[in-house]
This record gives sequence, structure tokens and C-alpha cells, in this order.
Amino acid sequence: MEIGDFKCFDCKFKSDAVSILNETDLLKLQEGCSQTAFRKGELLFKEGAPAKHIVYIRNGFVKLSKQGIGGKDIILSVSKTGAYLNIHNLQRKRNDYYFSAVALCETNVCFIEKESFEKLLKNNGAFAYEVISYIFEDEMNYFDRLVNNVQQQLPGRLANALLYFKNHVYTENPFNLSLNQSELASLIGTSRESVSRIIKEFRDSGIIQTEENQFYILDEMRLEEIKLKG
Amino acid sequence: MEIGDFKCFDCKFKSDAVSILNETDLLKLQEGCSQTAFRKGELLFKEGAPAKHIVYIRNGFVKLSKQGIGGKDIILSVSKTGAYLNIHNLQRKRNDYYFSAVALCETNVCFIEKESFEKLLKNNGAFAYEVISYIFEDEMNYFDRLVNNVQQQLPGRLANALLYFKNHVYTENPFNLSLNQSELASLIGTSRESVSRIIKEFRDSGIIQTEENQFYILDEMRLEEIKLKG
DNA sequence: GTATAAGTGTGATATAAATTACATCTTTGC
DNA sequence: GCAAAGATGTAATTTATATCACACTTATAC
Repeated sequence: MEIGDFKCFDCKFKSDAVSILNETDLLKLQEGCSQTAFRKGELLFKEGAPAKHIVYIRNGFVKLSKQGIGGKDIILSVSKTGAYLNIHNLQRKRNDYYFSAVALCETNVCFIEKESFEKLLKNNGAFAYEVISYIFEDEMNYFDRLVNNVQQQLPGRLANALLYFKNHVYTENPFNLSLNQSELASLIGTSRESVSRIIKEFRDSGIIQTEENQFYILDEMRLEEIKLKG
Repeated sequence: MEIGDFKCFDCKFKSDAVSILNETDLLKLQEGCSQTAFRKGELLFKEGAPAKHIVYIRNGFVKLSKQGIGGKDIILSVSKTGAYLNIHNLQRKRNDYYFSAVALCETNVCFIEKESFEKLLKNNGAFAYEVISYIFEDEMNYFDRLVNNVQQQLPGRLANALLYFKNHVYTENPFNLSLNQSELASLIGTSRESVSRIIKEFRDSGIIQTEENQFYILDEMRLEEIKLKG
């Protein structure tokens, strides 16, 4: 065996699911796996295009979006290191990307052939179980956000989004938000102007502090209240 | 072996996933499986309660709801024959019901012990793969709805909901909607009065016809247009 | 380094939809 | 069969937020 033959085996960025695989399975995974680097703004894949791969984020941040009405995009979420994208494509009937993915910074991913991944799942129930567990953990994250958005008014939705970024995406405070106000607007389903106004309100009442793209949440309690009460 | 020992084996309502299980696995499933009948309006399980079971709908319709702000409920969807409820509870960290479930008519379900189900998944990758496939098929159904709701105005959201009921829930036209206008409102995140007004509009422009709980979609094209354009 | 584009802040106005209020109409229990 | 509760229809008013309009500020290109 040559150097490089242990790519997946030696990988420092294994997901929890892949961590339980033995050497044989890792070699199988590796066969259908190819690594690629993307720069800020580059498209990983495009909604509607034929999808033959599951995409694993080794490192970085990726914006997921869907085309809405009148050309307006809807931002679904921001995924980060350790996430699997396009994993719902394991469903037999689906053969194309459900959303588009764009790198928000230097991002490193693995393209894993759908067939390799499927074979692994079918032959290794423990792996499949880990994958199922991952799927739910990941989805619940923004399912909650979508559900709340149905009932909430704008300030509540924006509070929700900011807390989502702080707690689930960047997990630090302050954090550098790689979305502009238009994108924030299309994440919570409003207009750019309204986002600007509500950010100003939050700033004026000392709940947050902003500088360029950096957001600093000063009063998380208040923000939680706004998130819950509207 | 006595009569009744083949409950799961002989079951006429097997899911696609369970259909691929062999006799041994079916006996294992059966050990953790108990059947229960619910009448209209009865609670299958309550949001927040400890969840030890996956619930399979053998037959009937079930309304899934979550508590929102100010006591107002949010209706998530209507599930029917063949659906697994609480399946996201397979995720390790979750130990309680994420939503409440209420029977909308005479409904027959199986309560399957989480542990039995987990064991099956772990020991049978092919089964796990089928379950994953099911999960996505089911979730995409209303994920789409939630995503669209972020951008859409009321008529669009109601059109969306009606088409969802016709195509994915009742799969017939006319259909008997087992939700009242208040419930419809909390499905699309609006007020009861607005639902009443928009239904009237749809009726007046000959798009639908209603009588008691029965909805008859006359002009599906128009409804699709409204769903897409707002 | 200037020009062009992209992003942001903020006011005035228009509009969709919530709220309030009440009149039916329908079901359910006794 | 009647009262009480639940569901629906419809109007008037209020409120949140979209849209329009424009100033200003910051990146990006040539």
C-alpha cells in the first residue's frame, strides 16, 4: 500500500458516525470519497442539479439556500464543520439537490458517492444508527426555528436567529456573522429594511452590540424573552 | 407456540421497512410491540412527556401539535396510516415527546419500545436504510410547507395547506377535513377570522367548494398558482 | 484613485392581516 | 326540546410590516 491509501483511516475530521467504522469499512468509504477545498463565495452545489454525492464538511461554514418566489432566495441555515449536506438524498425517490450550498469562508469538504454511503449503511446497522441519530440532531436544530417562525413576529424571529447563530452555529460571543442583512432577511422571511430597523432597536436598547459583521449579544436573557414572547 | 405469537408476522399493516424483516426479526419486534385503539379526539401522547416508544399508525388519522406562545397551539401536520410518530426520538439526547398527537378519527396504532426498535436498526442495516428512506420521505412533505410559509402571504399559505391535504394526506377530492378553521389557522400561522375570509374568497372565485367539513377543490391550477405566487 | 457596485440607515406611505366585536348557525348534553 | 358551548361569517378599526425613496457608507474593479 502506498502513502495516501489511509486517507479516511487517518482523517482527523471524522464524524461521530464514521468514527465507529473499522478499517475495512473505512477503506470502502474512502473508495467513493474525494476531498475538495472551496473559497469564500464558491458554490458547492446547486439546487436542482443531479446529486450523486453526500457532502461532508471537514472544516468551514456553508450557507444553504433555496429559490423562493420572484427570484428571492430563502436561506435555510448555516452548516458547519461536521455536518453532512444532501443526506436526505438517501431517499430513493430524490435524485437532485434540494438546496444550493455556498461556502462562507475557506471550506474543506468530502464528496462521498451516494452508492458507497448506501452500501455502508446497509451492511452496518450500528453505523446506520449513528447516522440516524445525527440526522435528527441536525434537523431538530432548525426545525424548531421554522416552526416558531410560523407564529412569531419580526423581533421574535430575529432574536431567534441571533441566538441560533450564537448557540448552534458559531458557539461563541461575539461572533462574526458571515451573512449580510439581506440574507438575514431571507432567513427569517422579511425585508432587508425591517432587519436593519430591528437590529437598530436591539442595539438602542442595549441587547446587542454590532461592528461591521461582528455581533455581540450583551443581554441574552432579554433576547430569549423576545424570542419567546414575539 | 400459541395463536397470537405471530402478531407482527401476520400483520396486514406492515410498513415498507418492516416488510423486509425476516421471521426472527419480526419476533424480536413483536416483543416490544403493543397495539392500541383510539377514538376521535383521544390523546395518543403529550408533548413533553417521557417517550419510551415509537408509535406506528396502523390505521387512521392523527393531528400533531406543539404548544406555542400564549397557550396557542401550532399544528404541525396530519399523519396517517403507515406513519411512524416520535421517530426522531431515536436520537440519543431526546427523551420526551416533541409534540402532542390526537386521533382525528377511530385510529389504530402500535407502540414499539424504543429499545427494540434500536436493536433492530443496529443489527439490520437494510432495515435501517429503509427507515432512513422513510424518515426523509415523511419529513420532506412538511418541510416544504414550513419553508414556503416563511415567504408566503396568507392566500398562498392556505392554498398550500389545502393542496397538502388533498395530495398528501387524504389523497382524494373532495375530502373530509378533520380540522376546523381555528386549527387550520394554527397550521398556517394566522387567525381564525382570516382563514374564514380567505376560504370565502376561494369559494367566491370558484376555486373550491365547501360543505360542512368537506372540501372540494374545483380549480387546482388556480390554487397551485396562488400557492406559488403568494 | 476614481468609478461603480454593494451594503446599510431611516423616513413616509401603503397594505396585509390581527384584533375587536357581534351575529348567526350547529352541535352536544341533559 | 332547550340551554350552553362551539364553530363560523362578516364588518370596523388598529397594527405590523412591506414598499418606495433616497442619503450615506463601504467594498471592488479598472
